[in-house]
Amino acid sequence: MSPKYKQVAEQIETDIMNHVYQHTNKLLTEDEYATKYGVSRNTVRKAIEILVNKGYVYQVQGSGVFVRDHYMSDYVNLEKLQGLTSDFSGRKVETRVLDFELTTANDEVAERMKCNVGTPVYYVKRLRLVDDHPFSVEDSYFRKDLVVYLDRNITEKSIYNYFRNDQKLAIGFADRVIYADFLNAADAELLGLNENDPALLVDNTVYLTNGQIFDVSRSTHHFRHVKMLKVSNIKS
Amino acid sequence: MSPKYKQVAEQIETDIMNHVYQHTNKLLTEDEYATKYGVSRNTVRKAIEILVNKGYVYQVQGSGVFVRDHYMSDYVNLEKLQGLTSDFSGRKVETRVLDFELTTANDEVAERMKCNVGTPVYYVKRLRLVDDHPFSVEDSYFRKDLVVYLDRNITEKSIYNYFRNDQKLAIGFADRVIYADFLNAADAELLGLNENDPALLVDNTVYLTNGQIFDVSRSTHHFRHVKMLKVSNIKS
DNA sequence: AAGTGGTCTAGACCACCGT
DNA sequence: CGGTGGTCTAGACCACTTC
Repeated sequence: MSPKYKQVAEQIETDIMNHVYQHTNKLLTEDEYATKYGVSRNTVRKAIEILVNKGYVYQVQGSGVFVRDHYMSDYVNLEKLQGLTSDFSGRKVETRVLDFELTTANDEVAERMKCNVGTPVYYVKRLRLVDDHPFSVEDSYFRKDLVVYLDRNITEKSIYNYFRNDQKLAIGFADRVIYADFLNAADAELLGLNENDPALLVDNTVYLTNGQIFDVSRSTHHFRHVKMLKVSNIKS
Repeated sequence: MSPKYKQVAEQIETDIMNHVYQHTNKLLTEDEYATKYGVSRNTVRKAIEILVNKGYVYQVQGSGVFVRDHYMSDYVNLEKLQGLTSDFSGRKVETRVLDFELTTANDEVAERMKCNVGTPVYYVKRLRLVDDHPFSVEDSYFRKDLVVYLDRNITEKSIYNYFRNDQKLAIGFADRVIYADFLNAADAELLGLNENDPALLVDNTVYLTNGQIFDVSRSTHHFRHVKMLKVSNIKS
């Protein structure tokens, strides 16, 4: 059972997507939502906070909550942790598994995972495509002792849905380091680009709720097809 | 007067920076902070939420709040909107104004600012350096009618502190689009790189609290010296 | 079972926007 | 001035971790 504030957030988000507030661009007041959904005002505020963080609405004290123009659909939204399918819903998202093996952590992986060299890890290399355009090449390592089981079939689909729903893994938080570098020959080939073209790289470190690292990955993105979006408030 | 939850957050942040919790990596409990600072538990929770979003701590239900390893000091933290000085506190941050003029919005700027072509804007081109290394080249436009006044001297320092503190501008939120591309010859020269090297670009759009765009900028970052960090929770 | 964070409520009062 | 979001409180109960 998902908490009330999430349910309310989803309801309001659906309304926004269905252009319910198109005339004025203004949402209902917090009190109105509280009455409508039979919850307290604080619960409504937590729900709206989620939508603010996603970049869907903005709040003006004394005035109301307003829908933002969301030209956002072509970007990877850095607020949403889920992955491509949710960023590009309604578009064709494809995954090709290029390599899958059970191996052990080398120096670099052990360093990134803060584990010992030789720790058993699953290694997965995948090519992601959106609307038939190469999108990114992704090298991932998962700690075998923490994820219990993984196979090639699972990696064809959403690995994270499997971890969350089937393995009941308690995924907590993630760091992403974003930078640019030269594209190497192998990735250039896969992305349909040239060696030494620019590449947009993301080094991802994923933690369980208890702070243990169970997954590190590096994604090399097609510099023409991929842009990332970060929305910020001043309050932070 | 800053709200209580911010003050509490700052206090706890100072404690973290001073290694007060180093032995166990564990913060006090929420109830303990509530007693210590004479506030309600919800206020403590809002304070801790800020620290979570900054990536300083993580929460484990039933267990406590724990300090994260913060190797984060070499990155531009995408959570913090303030700018280089706060990301690289303790390091030498320098700004060289390369160009400053009062002009009017051309097609591209008008499009990005969602204003009419010909709207008066300040244009500023700046080179940023950290520890004497070229860091980024930044092209900014500010709507003259919204920022009232700007001059070259102000742009040498923190433009945003001036807007916030002196002009009392109500800055609300910002979008940043992050991508990679080839470095052009002019920026390569300024950054001490070669033409067609990779570049890490950020297109920034800044809004007042009422939703009006008053600043757009494009930063071209040195791909060897700049990495950006985004920390995420699952809750979003 | 005890400790600790997560959700939720009802209500008070303040700060800001618009008329 | 009334309307609306922003801050804050005190307290209840739940969910999870730890012993």
